Amino acid sequence: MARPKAFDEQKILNKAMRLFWEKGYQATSIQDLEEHLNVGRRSLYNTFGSKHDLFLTALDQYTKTESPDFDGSCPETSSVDLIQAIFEELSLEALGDSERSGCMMVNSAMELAGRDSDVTGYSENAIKAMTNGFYKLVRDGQIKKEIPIDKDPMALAQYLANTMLGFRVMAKMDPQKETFENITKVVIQSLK
Amino acid sequence: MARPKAFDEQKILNKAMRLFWEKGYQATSIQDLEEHLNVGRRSLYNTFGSKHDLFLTALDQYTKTESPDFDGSCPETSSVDLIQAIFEELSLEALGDSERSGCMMVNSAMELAGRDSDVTGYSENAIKAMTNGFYKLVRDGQIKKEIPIDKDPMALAQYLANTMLGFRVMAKMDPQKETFENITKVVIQSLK
DNA sequence: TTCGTTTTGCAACGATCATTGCAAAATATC
DNA sequence: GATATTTTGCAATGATCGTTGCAAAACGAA
Repeated sequence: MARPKAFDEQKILNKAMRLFWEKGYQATSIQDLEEHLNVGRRSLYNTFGSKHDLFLTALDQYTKTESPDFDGSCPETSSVDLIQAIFEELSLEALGDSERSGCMMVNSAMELAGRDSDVTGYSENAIKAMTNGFYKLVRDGQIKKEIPIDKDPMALAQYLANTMLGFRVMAKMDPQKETFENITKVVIQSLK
Repeated sequence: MARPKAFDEQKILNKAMRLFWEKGYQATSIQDLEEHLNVGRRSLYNTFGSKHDLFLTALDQYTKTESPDFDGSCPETSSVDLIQAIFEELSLEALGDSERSGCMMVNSAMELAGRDSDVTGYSENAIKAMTNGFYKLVRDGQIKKEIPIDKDPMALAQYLANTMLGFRVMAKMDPQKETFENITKVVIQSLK
């Protein structure tokens, strides 16, 4: 019916996500996007609306594709080992992240939560999802008798979520292998 | 010898600190500063140099005046109680912070660490200072036999610092009294 | 090929950014 | 009161911000 787009919308969205992830919302200009995505600004506006819209779409894409998954829970695997694997994965991410990009959701929350209602909403949902993921793992661990049944699973879930957020800050402030390992050891020990 | 300044330099610096603290570096414009500090921009530049200089001076001021103190360690007080008091204080700060300002050092690190070498340096120092503060408390707790002597005090210190960073993110993302209380309970329990 | 529709490139928009030149105002010292 | 020195207010700088109007280009459908 008409002239087709000269770019892959999904690919461009992913590249935009990467850029916002690395630099943050305010520090990423339309010109930055134009250059790194190889797409004219007019096409960006045509396709994604405003800069703010594009950012929210990118943040949405992030939560859908880049959030750590809490799945993998099956009858024969240890839940505590799974939790430990999550923190080890976080550590590896942080150490391999030469740009210190960290976590886009936490970055966005730190930059905009409280002043941008959309981002504030996303943040609260992210906390809920994260806590919920840990909750399931903790409950699973209690059922498997790896984690004492008398401990409050919701408290433990919030505690683990908080630890994860700490990791995300450490990734920005001073990412050190030994630090991550030490913390992980203490946290895992505290579950037993 | 000459015309005196019409403002109190320290007071103005404090006000600038508050503004950067609330809004972040990039989101705070010279015009914002002019208006909130009631000082002409020309005087700001005369006194503090550039915006970036002013920000660094403000950040320095923050670490000197607003950093949580780890003192208070005396022979008859419990170290673990002191640690618990620190987290309870953090919780109170977060809950009473209607603007969700959080911690200026963590905010600055999240916004600029990795791209601003000055801020990167400040961040690493802050982590060191924080960890060192907790380390002393932990060692003290071990001497007083409140904390098992076989635990690695540096690991515990890093673990507590990480928890503190998590609190700072929670303060932005979803500050809830119950959450802070639950986490504190688990953390304190894990020391014993 | 022609028509209808959408995308694209170009150039500009007004707004705001951090920074500064300059001259008038203000004060301490003489 | 005169002079030297600093601060202040004003206005402007060039740069960059996000956004958009417009016409040409590109394609599917007829």
